[in-house]
Amino acid sequence: MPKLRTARERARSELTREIKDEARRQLATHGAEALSLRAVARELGVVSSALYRYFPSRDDLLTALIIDAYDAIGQQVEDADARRRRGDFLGRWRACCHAVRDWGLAHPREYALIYGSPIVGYQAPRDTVDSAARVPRALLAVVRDCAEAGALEPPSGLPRAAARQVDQLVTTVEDLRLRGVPPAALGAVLTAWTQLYGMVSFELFGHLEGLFDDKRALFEHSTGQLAQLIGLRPRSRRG
Amino acid sequence: MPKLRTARERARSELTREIKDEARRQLATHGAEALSLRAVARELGVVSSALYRYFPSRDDLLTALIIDAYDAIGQQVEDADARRRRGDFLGRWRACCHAVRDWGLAHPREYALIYGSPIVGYQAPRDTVDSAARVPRALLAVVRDCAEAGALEPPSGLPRAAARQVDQLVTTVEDLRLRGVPPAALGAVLTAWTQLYGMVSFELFGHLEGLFDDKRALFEHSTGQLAQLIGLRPRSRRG
DNA sequence: TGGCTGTCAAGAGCAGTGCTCTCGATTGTG
DNA sequence: CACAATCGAGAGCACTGCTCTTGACAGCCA
Repeated sequence: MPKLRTARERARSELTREIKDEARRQLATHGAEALSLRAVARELGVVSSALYRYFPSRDDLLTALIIDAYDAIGQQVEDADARRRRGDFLGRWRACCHAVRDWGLAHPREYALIYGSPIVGYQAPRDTVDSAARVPRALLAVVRDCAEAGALEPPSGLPRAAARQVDQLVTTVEDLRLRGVPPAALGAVLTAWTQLYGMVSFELFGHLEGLFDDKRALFEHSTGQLAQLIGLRPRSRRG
Repeated sequence: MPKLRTARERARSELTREIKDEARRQLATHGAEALSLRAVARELGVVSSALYRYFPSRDDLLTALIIDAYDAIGQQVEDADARRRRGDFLGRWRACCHAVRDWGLAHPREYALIYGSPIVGYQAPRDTVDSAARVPRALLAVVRDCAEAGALEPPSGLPRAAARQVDQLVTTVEDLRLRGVPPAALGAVLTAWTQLYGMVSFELFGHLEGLFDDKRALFEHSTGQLAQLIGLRPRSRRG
């Protein structure tokens, strides 16, 4: 990756970043569907057609924001994981779960952009999948480390039809360079990730409105149950 | 509810329905954000400003579609439930879960409208909550019937902080005229409903793309696990 | 240094949008 | 019958994404 050389290249990458920053600001305040290229250009003191030099269409700008959002939440989860002692599997698991929720609460529009209704004419480019996989990969890494330390007590086996589907997952996970997770635990992690997504989305999308006042306490309880489901035991070794 | 009397009232309610039908058609094919009042009017052979006699704004039309969607999926779940023998609690539970998924697969855009990203400037009117509650209420009814038949083996107690939140739920559920569900089971139903939502949304929103080929088998397995979590036992009595 | 080429922002313009307002025509009611 | 309410049509406003052309500038080769 060469340094930025010419003044042109430098200006280009800088303006690209500024466009994304302003777009992200508008996304955060007005929502994705209200994101207007003209408004972004106006705010940047530039004419709207100029933006098309940097992003071929509004969808491409949104795609860039989507990738950034996936990377942001992925980074937050990875950081929360890394702050824990490597052998504290239960603590790492809880930290990852809370990182997902906390990021969602802090960036609800961006969360909705990546985990809410898919955009209609929009087919996720290959670029997004790597970034999108960071959160589930972080969750899997905790379980793999736990399994490698011999502290995992995976749930009992699956019925045949479900087991075949999980087997299919195994090959994908191996692509993620995350061998070492027992297949039975893999199914449990899938359940847990689904549950985690469901809880945060329910809360952020307003489906729990007026039902609870301390949603964090409920979330905290659920993360513990999920750890139990997967078979993460609080026992820890030196990391 | 008086019969439609004058020709004007009759024409009004008919055109209102036609507008919603055409809007729903466009919603299904082009998605919510592409729903255009002008396009609806064009298709109905009427000028766009005429629609404002029936719906004050685009958001109001969308609200009507949201309520209809909540009622449609609620009705589908209630019907699936009613087709089972009253004492077949496990069968009723599975039927309800599959009804949610099947309706979502058949109406992905409408599903996204009610369960996906919330619309930005949009505050759900009170009218929607009754319709939105039909699905969870149907799930709860199965559990209540099971409990009343003495066939429920609810999970063990919750930690204090979580229990207090579930207690808060109890009053809401009593408003739904669904007394008789043990609080511990209530928490489990909340978890199950969240998980159900997470699974269907993951699938419909494309987050499982390329990971499984038989998503139904996995779903089937999960619904059984959820029934187990709640404490629904296959034992049945005459209904 | 001179000139060519590719890149840039600006501006006009097109087709579309939600929404408002006015204006006749039609309908229901006192 | 006459008045009032309601209706659809149409023009118009401000906005959108996007395209095309134009003229200015920077980078590169001779």
